Amino acid sequence: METREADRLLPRDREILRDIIATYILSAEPVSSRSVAKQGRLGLSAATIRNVMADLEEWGYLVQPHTSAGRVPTPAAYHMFIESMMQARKLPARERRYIEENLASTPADADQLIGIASHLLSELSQQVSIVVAPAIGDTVLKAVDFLPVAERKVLCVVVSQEGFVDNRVIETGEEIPRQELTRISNYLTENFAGHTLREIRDRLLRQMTEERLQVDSLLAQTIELAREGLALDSQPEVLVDGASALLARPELADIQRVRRMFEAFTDKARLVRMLNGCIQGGGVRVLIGDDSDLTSELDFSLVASSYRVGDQPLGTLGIFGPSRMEYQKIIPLVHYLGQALSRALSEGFAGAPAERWEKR
Amino acid sequence: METREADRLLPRDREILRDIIATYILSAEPVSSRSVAKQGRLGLSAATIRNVMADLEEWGYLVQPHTSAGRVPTPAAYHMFIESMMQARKLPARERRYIEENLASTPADADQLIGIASHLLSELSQQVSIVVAPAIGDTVLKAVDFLPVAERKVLCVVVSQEGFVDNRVIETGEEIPRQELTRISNYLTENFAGHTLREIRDRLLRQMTEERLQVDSLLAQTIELAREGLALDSQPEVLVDGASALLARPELADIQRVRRMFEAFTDKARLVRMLNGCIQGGGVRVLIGDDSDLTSELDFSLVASSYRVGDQPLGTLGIFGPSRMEYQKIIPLVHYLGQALSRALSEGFAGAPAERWEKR
DNA sequence: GCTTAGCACTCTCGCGTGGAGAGTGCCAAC
DNA sequence: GTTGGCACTCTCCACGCGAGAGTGCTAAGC
Repeated sequence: METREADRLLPRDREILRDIIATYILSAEPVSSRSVAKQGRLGLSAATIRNVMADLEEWGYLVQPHTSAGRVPTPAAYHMFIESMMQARKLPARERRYIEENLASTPADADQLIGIASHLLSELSQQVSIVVAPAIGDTVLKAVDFLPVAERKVLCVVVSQEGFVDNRVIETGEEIPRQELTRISNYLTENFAGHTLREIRDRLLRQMTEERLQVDSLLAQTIELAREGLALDSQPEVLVDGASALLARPELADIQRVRRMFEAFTDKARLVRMLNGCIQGGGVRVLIGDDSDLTSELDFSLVASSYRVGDQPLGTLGIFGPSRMEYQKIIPLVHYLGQALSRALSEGFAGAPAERWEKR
Repeated sequence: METREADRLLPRDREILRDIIATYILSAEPVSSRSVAKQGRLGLSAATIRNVMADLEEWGYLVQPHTSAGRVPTPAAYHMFIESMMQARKLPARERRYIEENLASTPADADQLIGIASHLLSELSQQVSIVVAPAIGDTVLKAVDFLPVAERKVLCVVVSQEGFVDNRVIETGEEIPRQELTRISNYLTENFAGHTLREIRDRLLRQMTEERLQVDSLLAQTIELAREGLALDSQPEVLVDGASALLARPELADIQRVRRMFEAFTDKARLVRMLNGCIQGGGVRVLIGDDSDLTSELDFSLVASSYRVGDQPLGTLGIFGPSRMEYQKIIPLVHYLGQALSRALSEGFAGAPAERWEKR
């Protein structure tokens, strides 16, 4: 079974393959030569189509579940379909408007925004949506605040340029009076706003070693609080939405599969790995079948894109569903929502973004 | 079919019913007279047991899926089992320790604590856990802080006595300088800490109308910010965990049921209604079968308890699963976790709780 | 009078069978 | 190169049958 390149296929073969895939996507059932012929788009008889289908099977684009069943597209067929056989429809104006309206229902913080995006994605696609929130280290600091909540416990609130808010409670060695906390908050905000938390942490570490000997107590406290308060969480948050809609699909008639799917969703780390592995460049990426362990295991596909503020990619968002999904709709949807979310985050708390350090 | 009161049953009948329920809980299969006889606990023959079983069926404690199948307990039987036939085992020391260790891994904020509790519940029970977070109006204010994040946008951070942290971005009519925000934060914290947000809101509303005419601009701003920042969200948050473990159970071999279950989980409002309806008194409550639409629809049960700080109930937590669950284990688990969570929240940010207003 | 052994009866479940239907592959004719 | 025809294959479903499980009833025993 050697797969032929797309340009090796005759135009007629391509047309037939296209029809088969389109039909299968809608019906979820093996496509017969007769049903393709009956569509009448090509004016060919079932017998001719059968011949072509036999070729397409030999070349690796179709498989038969069993002799005397129709044929089903392989991942290779889907790939070709997406690359060169389908014209991506523009997202209908109604859906765009719906998305814009929902994302614009600010003033919300960015976490809410991400939740809304996730929900929109699953609602409009009727599939499972997955959204990975930004790793906190990649966000750009807007403001820090420390707030005493109990004896020797301080709540640290970090607000990012993009609108993410992160709270954490830290324990301090000694009681720090409220006034001093305010001074520290101001100092950090003034000196570090406009930089990513990762940069800030690196810079603080450097300062600490350089100035180890001549630090006064206030600066020491500042560094200590900042180090704990701005610590980078390892695990980014992952939102999964719309799983129940998926249960209606015929490919999930088998409980065992449903179960594996849910177990996969529980393993957030794996999801993150899969999505991040998928996204490097700018556009929408599609993973089908054996491209990844998770999709091949379930015969599922992943359509994913990143969202970003400026040139900084923050996180990824995508749709996970049976391989036979309506790529013509899903791809534009993911694309549009990626851009819309990027835009919403850029506008979010914006004001002009503070200029950044010169690179060194 | 008139149900007999528990005390109308002969001791022997009760023993047999008890055995049947216990067996069914473990096996998930209709229990035959023979299998009860074979346990030999009562020294009776299968025929005798059969006679008793026929009576128990007549009284509404058992049903047959079909003639010539064994018998299955009804909700009435479970109720009786729980009330007077089962001795609730004390939760094993290992599990207690496990719970304590996990809840003690502070300093975390209370939201994290609730998440941990939810996870513990599902992990230890291998069932679905449901935890309803406190309605924000019921929490007691510890501190408020306002923090400018963009032009005319202010982040309001509310910290409750129990350790819940709530952020929301509010839009202000005019730009408010940072210094003034700090003054307002301090004023509100000093004057209102120790009261529930609901009380505070009511008091502010009263003040607003009383003093409408003589407010200076700072006070007006304060009231405005507080009103928005301390607004009571209508929908409390609901955490659902452990659904995938449930998929392994034989009662969910049918996809349609799984689907209905997941749809039920998505309808948070309904869950909240069910749980809150269930909890008024202090202890653990059990809902079986037709006690509620949701449990009867799926033939499921709910074991729930409330958690509280002092005398104030904050939220509920519970386990949702097939009616044939191991109540001997589940009930002590829910009970213990309710208390443990209450304790953890009380200790959380504590310090001595501020004394409260005299009631009026 | 309660208990029990025995037995007939009922219902499910698993299995094999067989026919209908769908779809293919191939061949011969156009 | 295309097409109609036909034999062949495979699934699916309905049916029937026998095995097994469990009951209800009856008659005998303690």
